[in-house]
Amino acid sequence: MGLFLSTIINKVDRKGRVSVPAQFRSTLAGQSFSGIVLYRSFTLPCIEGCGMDYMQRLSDSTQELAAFSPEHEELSSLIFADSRPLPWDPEGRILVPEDLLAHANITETAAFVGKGQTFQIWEPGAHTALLADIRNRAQKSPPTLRLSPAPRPGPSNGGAP
Amino acid sequence: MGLFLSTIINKVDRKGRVSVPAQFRSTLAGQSFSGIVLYRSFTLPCIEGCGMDYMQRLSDSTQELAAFSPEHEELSSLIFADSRPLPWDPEGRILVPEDLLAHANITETAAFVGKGQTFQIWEPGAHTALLADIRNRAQKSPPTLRLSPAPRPGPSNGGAP
DNA sequence: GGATAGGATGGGATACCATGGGATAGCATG
DNA sequence: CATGCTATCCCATGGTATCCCATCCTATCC
Repeated sequence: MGLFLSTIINKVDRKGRVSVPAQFRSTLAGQSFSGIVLYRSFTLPCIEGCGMDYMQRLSDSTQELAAFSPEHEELSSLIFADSRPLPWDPEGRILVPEDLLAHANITETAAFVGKGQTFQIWEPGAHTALLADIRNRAQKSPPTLRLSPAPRPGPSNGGAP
Repeated sequence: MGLFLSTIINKVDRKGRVSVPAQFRSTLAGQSFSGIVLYRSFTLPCIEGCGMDYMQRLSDSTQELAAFSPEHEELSSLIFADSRPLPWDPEGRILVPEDLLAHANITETAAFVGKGQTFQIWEPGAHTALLADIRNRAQKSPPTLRLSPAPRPGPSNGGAP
């Protein structure tokens, strides 16, 4: 499965339609549902996005964990209640619901921001500001990124040629 | 199998009929029973809903777990006793029994709330209030949603053979 | 530099969905 | 057996989302 990478800014037309970046669409190619799933971020003025398979995984893990964590249960049901499956049209566009646009203060343009397994949709200005802020703080106290070990036992063509 | 996602608010007409959201209907497409199963929530002022297949699964797991968990046994028999299968009409509407509406304080409009494998039906105001509360708490203590690892193509599943 | 393909955008036409109300069939009751 | 009530079907309507087609832009290749 591919990853959502980079930031792409597209227009919101007067009907509320937005083109999902071709790059993102190809990341989701082959999934059962031809479209994306959107829900409002809990903590940020942006829209969270993912594919249906991701939602399915969320559902599966919820089933398992419900017994151990009521909060987890609560939280995931919040997501399910708030998330909209949005199929794209033949041109690769989706119709973004009004309240989602409002939550992220999106009017003219929308920034699709890759987050790896998922992505976010921002009002471009707001996202730029956030990035600048993060970058600023990172400069003062350099962060450390820790990778989990690569699950790569031999045979795959991972060796450097 | 599809998931129940998002929240859709529909009207209850003077005959007590409500349209089951087309989205939910298509989630249930292909099941033997053309309709939904409703029962009163034990803990909340809302109606629990699911497809007939889900009831079947509930029954199956009850058979298996009965020996280990008497509570599960009791709980599911409560559900079965209270459940009503409600077929939808050619337009996709169901006739919701009076006592269910009363239990959820539903009069004019009903909110169909996706919960993944199942869904709930709420009086829209009551549900909004509950969600706001959950969202509030989620905002204060940043939620950590932990997914079970993605079904990664390769050696990952099942540990080291 | 020019041609080309894929992607993004705009707008009109159409099908689908939620809703309302009348007509009809099924059921229980007296 | 008659009567009244309820549930189901059928048709009509308004609004919206979806499709389809045309245009434009940009990155790419020759």
